[in-house]
Amino acid sequence: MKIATFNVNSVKARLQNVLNWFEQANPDVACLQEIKCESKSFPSLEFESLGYYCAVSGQKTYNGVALLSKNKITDVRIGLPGDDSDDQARYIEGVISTKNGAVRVASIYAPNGNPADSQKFPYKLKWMDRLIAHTKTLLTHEEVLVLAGDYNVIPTTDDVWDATVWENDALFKIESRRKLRELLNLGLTDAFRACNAKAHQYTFWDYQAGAWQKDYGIRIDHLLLSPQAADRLKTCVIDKHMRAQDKPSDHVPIWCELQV
DNA sequence: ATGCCGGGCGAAGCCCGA
Repeated sequence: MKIATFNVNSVKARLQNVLNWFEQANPDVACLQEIKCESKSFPSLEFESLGYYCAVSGQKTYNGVALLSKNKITDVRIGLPGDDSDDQARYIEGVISTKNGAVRVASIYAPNGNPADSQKFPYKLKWMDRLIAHTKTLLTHEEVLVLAGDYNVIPTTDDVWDATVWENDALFKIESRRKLRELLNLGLTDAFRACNAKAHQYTFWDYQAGAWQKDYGIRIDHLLLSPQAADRLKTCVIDKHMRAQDKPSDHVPIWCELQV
């Protein structure tokens, strides 16, 4: 089973690009982030015509996540528990049933947190705390679980083109990295790092200042696996070529293959 | 350079992202 995550930076502005990628990559499950539209205006018909069921948590203008699957999606959860006042569409989770068993998959768009001296940074850290708490609950089920998405956290100095440039950025500040470590330390496996030791492999390149041309990237899109999922991990690949296309997202897809 | 690019909104220029 091929499970992918892709921050599309507007599903409407990116529709043809994203549909082309679906046809080429042919994922069984895809997690989308930053769809930037309300659920009712998500282009479900276009994805359904490619053979996908859609579960969507959208909102106007910002954020928005979706879960697409060739198999039916059940037990859909929208939003993380722990703060009823949080109205940002950043989390959707569902169960995909196959002939060989069920997989629980979450599509995650963690807060950016910049500027780091604003209220956005504590919101980011608290949101990560809620993700950690919810993950603890999910792990008690001992399922094949994949938490996929844009975490907006650079794990280590190996995952950024120049750590000194990013040291005070919310994506790399030690508080943010500690939250990601705390999540991983629950027993999750970073699928990409389990398959690839090579440093400086990125999933995001800024639109500005020729970042793509200079390979000034960061690795912030991650597939985190429960032990039951990690045992089935075959490979994990970044679809870097997508960044070189016309009208690209600033993120590229990353996917893993599980023996399911 | 607290910018540079690009999307949403809405019809100019600001907000936001990373």
